[in-house]
Amino acid sequence: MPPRIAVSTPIETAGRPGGLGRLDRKLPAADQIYRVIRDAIISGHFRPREAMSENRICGMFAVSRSPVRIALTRLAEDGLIDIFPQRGSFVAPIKLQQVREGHFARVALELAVLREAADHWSKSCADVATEAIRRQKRFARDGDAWRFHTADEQFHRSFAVCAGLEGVWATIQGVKTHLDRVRHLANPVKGHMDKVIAEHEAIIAQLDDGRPDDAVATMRHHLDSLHATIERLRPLHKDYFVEE
Amino acid sequence: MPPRIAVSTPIETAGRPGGLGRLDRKLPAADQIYRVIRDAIISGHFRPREAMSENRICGMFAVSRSPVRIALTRLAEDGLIDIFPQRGSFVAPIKLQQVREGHFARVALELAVLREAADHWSKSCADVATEAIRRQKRFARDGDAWRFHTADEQFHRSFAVCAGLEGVWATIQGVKTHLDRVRHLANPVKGHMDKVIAEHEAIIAQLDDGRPDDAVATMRHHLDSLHATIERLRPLHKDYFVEE
DNA sequence: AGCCGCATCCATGCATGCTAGTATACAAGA
DNA sequence: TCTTGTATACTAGCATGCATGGATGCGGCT
Repeated sequence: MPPRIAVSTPIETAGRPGGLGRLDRKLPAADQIYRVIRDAIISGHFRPREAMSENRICGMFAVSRSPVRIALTRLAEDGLIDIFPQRGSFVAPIKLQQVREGHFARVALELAVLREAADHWSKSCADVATEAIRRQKRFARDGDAWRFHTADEQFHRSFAVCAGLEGVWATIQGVKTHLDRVRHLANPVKGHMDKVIAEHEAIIAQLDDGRPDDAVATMRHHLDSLHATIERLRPLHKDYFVEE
Repeated sequence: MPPRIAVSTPIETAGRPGGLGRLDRKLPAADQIYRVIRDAIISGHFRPREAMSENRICGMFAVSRSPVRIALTRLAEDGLIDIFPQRGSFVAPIKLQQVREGHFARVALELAVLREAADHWSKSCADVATEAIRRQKRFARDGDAWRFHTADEQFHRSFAVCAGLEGVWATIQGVKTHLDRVRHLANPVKGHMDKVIAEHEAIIAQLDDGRPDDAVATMRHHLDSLHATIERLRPLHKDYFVEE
């Protein structure tokens, strides 16, 4: 019997938040609350500086404050919630310094992982990544930004899995949290989605061709261009950001 | 007034655990408990598979279960505690896969940070790092392995600070947690400490000389040799490890 | 009008009681 | 002897009550 594991990993559940849904009373409530709120903040359903008092969340899920406190503490650790003792808890504004550092760490980790994956590249690796791209195409057609995002994560994650470094993916997901928050401020722009898909396909093609250095270069460009998109977006939502 | 921040960062408090000490009742108990137990597990004061039930910890600190639960949940997220619902919580065995992946991520991040630090290198950066080395020499003389470890962290952290990427240091510290656990299984070997110090000094000298590529190469060697030490240690404590 | 003090509300932090599920020891029966 | 049923002790998860302290609004005072 494995220990109960406190995942911060996948999503896909709850689709677009809005239900914030009932909980599965067979599973620990704290974990479920943590993931649902995390997704809701990243996706923009809860906006920066919005009050997230314990009692409010209790009402959302019809539970007591105990599991809510656990979830809030973890969210504070992730930098998604600011807890002011005796005053309240609020969705954290997006800290530009965290975005910058998250981008830095993400690039360092993803490029290293990709290099490693290239050494283990195989058809099954390619299949997993290609399937993710297929899903991205579908969700891009549907204009479903959230599912597009989950498929994007599946694509990037596939390299870690291929390299036998799935745990590193959890780290990557942690550091890119704040990037994702900014990204979701953008309305789904179909052209942007298509560009992402094209770059993904290029990376796979280069790996299939046995040109790992090219794949790494493309990936670097891919990640940097996302960051550029972010910088372009920022002035449109000034009140959501703080310098540090 | 800043939000209460859930640090997992520095240590230095509590010296070698043993006191597990009184808590500062002015600060949140959960954070203090988290840090003390975290250090105690990493330093080997609590051994793998040791029972860490909530009530036991309550007794250690003379607090109720509420803050203890918060701390335990966070430790479980770090992979330091395994929680088995309705059965108990135990110090996690060292998972070799996590050690491997932690090493991988650490190297990727530290080398990237070092490259960045080299671009911002200045006398004040060198001073901070040199001061850390000075402390390492003192603690090596005293055979104080724990403080030597904290000074080691100060040294590596100084590059992140110099590069303006202090947040990345928190990530690095997170991924190297499991490496540190293994390292502390070794009895303090003076020769090993001296080797670490020599490599640290070499890195600083290479940065001072404006040879960043050499510094990065030395750092890579430095980190890899630590990992080799770990591999050598492992068979001596077989019962502390699990494959995954 | 402007300022100060107090009462009140509301927030988080902590303590505690209750529930449900697991491991274990032991006794009864085959 | 071995198996099985049961009572018990202990666990974590959850609900709830109390303590503490900041924020706010109002009334009285200057």
